[in-house]
Amino acid sequence: MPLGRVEQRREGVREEIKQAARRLMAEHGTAGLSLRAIAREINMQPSGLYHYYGSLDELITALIVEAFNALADALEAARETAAGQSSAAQLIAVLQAYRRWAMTHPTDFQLIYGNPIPGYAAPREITVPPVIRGFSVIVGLIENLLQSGALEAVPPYDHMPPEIEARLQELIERDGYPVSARALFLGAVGWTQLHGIIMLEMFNHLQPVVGDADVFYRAQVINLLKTMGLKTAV
Amino acid sequence: MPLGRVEQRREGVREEIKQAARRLMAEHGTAGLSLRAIAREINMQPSGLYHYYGSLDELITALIVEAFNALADALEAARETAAGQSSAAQLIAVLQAYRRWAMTHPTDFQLIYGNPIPGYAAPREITVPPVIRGFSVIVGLIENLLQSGALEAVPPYDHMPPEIEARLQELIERDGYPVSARALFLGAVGWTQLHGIIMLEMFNHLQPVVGDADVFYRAQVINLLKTMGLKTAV
DNA sequence: CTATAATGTGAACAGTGTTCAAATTATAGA
DNA sequence: TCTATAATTTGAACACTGTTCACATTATAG
Repeated sequence: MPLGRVEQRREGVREEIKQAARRLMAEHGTAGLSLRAIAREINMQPSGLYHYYGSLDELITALIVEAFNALADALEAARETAAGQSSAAQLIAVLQAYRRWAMTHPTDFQLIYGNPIPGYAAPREITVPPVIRGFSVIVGLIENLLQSGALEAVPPYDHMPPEIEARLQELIERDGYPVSARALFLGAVGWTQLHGIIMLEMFNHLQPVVGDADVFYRAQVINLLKTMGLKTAV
Repeated sequence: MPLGRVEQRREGVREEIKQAARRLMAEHGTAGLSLRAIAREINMQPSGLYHYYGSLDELITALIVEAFNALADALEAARETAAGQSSAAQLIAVLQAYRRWAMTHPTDFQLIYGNPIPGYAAPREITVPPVIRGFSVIVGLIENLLQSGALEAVPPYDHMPPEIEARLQELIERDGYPVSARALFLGAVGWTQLHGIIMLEMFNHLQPVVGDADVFYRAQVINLLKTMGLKTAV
């Protein structure tokens, strides 16, 4: 059903608020996210915002959901751009896009994966679905590689802990993911490995050690696929 | 040179302030770190604290340095406890201790590796040394494994990017680390991999996927060592 | 044209970090 | 022990923060 005039206008103001919030964050970091600053930005009294968001936390949650989806969009776009190439090349492109998005949208990434706002904890039931969406892009490509035989079972990733496998099977059945437990497992392994690099790079802990974080990341993406059993030279 | 009475007393108050800060953080998270709350806790006017720390940021920096050293202590303690066992067993114990410390000291860990305080960015020249200290424990054990031949060169970790190797060599010569570039590289690889798991677990992003994060972490520690070329069954 | 709902205002409250002059306390020297 | 000096502590003030509330304004629908 289409939105009426009032809902449309309301949605427009909500959008204006979010855009002002993103502008402030981009300029002053996640610290710049202040309800009063947003109100100033759009020439409104702070109290007026409460007609659109019940609290600052609610606004932050909205920003987080949008950021998650933007990240998922970036991953999907990377896959599409490399659509003509092999699944392995697509996966590499997607994993590169993951880091690239994080580095070009540091405040959004911190909003998502850090705990940048004091006293705020994102509600899981809201954040988990968009997490899964981005994760699915990676897992889907891994599933392709498994089915095409490009990714063969080699130690140590030819096995996974029984508890984890049971859990993943449960997840697949409950939410109807069109992938195998093995693909999910390898996805989780890759996701956590690369996430660590990005997190450490973002807060400047990695550079003092390895110097060029970009080179390190690229190398680890390749090493990751090799250890998982990717045969074709990349 | 021993501290005079006045310096001793001064240091005592500084310690009292830090302890109050830690107490508040443990109770209310990193958000609870408020200068005024600390002042209330120790029955002092907020302005009085400025005689001991130039600002809240300075206090936070002191807490971060202590946390880094506490983490390094925990890693060293884990190595000592496993001193009788093989270097591989010691390394596993240390890597387990890394996660254990993070989970038992979540606020300290977030203080270190997150960006939990709005507008605050830890000065690198102060934070890097204690980072290196903890890192050295891991790298030292890897060096032992390399020298004893327990860790043999297998693909893909028998090579590292030339840029990274050059940088690590430079680091070794400048700071006089008694380890090889290869040990440093493998250390960085392991560190980033496991750090990602811990970060995602800490903010509850991993559990919805793999369920039991403890089992996942243990498995990944083993897989890490295996992919790096550890021969002995663990 | 009017009743009603939505929207925006402005003041207030309790909290935050920080600065500053003044008052207090403790130390060191004669 | 008394005093001059330094260290410490106080309390008020300033500019912020999120949030609530009664009130005024505006727009919508009947």
